[in-house]
Amino acid sequence: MPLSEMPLSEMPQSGMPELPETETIARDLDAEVRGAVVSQVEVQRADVLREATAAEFIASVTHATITRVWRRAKLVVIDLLTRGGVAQEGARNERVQHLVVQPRFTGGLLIAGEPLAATDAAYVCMSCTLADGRHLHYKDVRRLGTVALMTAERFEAYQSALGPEPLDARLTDPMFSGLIRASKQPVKVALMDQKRLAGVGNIYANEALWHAGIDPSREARSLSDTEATTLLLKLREVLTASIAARGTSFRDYRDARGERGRFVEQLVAYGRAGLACVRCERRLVGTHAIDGRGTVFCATCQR
DNA sequence: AGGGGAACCCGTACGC
DNA sequence: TGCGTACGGGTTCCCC
Repeated sequence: MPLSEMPLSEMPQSGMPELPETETIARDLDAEVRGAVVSQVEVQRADVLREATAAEFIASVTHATITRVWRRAKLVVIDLLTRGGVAQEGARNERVQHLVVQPRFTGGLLIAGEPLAATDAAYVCMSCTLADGRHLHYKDVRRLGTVALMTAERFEAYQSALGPEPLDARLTDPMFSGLIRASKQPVKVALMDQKRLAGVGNIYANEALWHAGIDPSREARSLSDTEATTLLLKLREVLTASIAARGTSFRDYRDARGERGRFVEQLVAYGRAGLACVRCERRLVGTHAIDGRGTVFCATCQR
């Protein structure tokens, strides 16, 4: 099977795409479609669109060039060079726009060289036909995911309201300590606050707190500088390892080399309530009391 | 201001 | 067996 016929990303089996999964999707997509030209756009399910009507969306994206696909937070960002409205006196009037894809739970981007199987086709919300005949589809079973079309200015305003990237070297230990300790929320909630720090969701918050030996329910402002520094270090290790493993547990997921997201094998907390802590062998505690979400931690070695 | 709660959506699990 | 209903999940928006 040619690479172009393989799905690049599928739905997560549990949890949603967080930073490592979104990074994997964006890297794969960038390698496949950077430089491609969109020849036709179809909107099958307009309710996933944001910030533009279907007509505006089609008018802007048709004939656009995909210049880059990358990740910010849990978003796949598709940079477009579009024909911007009416050209003046024959002058070039190209402008940068962004397709901002938020897969949430069941959203996914697929590249396909052939018509989709009926089971996939039923859930396609938006399709771009590329000039070489391939299709870039956004598929979403539950349709809580979104596809927004933003001008460069709008995107800048939107993304600048998000917190820093945890893997960005410009985020220093003192900066992280300051932003996490400014919150009186439980530290797990503060870690997942996208305005404070971008890209961390339930899976990696649970994992990082276990590795750092910090009780998820503690007030974030109660952390010492040293604990905050340890937390950032462990968070970075977990995210980096997961990206290397191409993310956590995608159902039916296969990358271009036919491999699955393998980080599920390295999970020590998430999904392991009631099982033995791999550090102290006591039973891990599962609770929904902190933020209404599933939290798993070791009451013995997380303090 | 910042925090709480509803809305968004539908497959899955569960009750009768 | 079949139908109905509750639930989950992150983000946004509204309200207090």
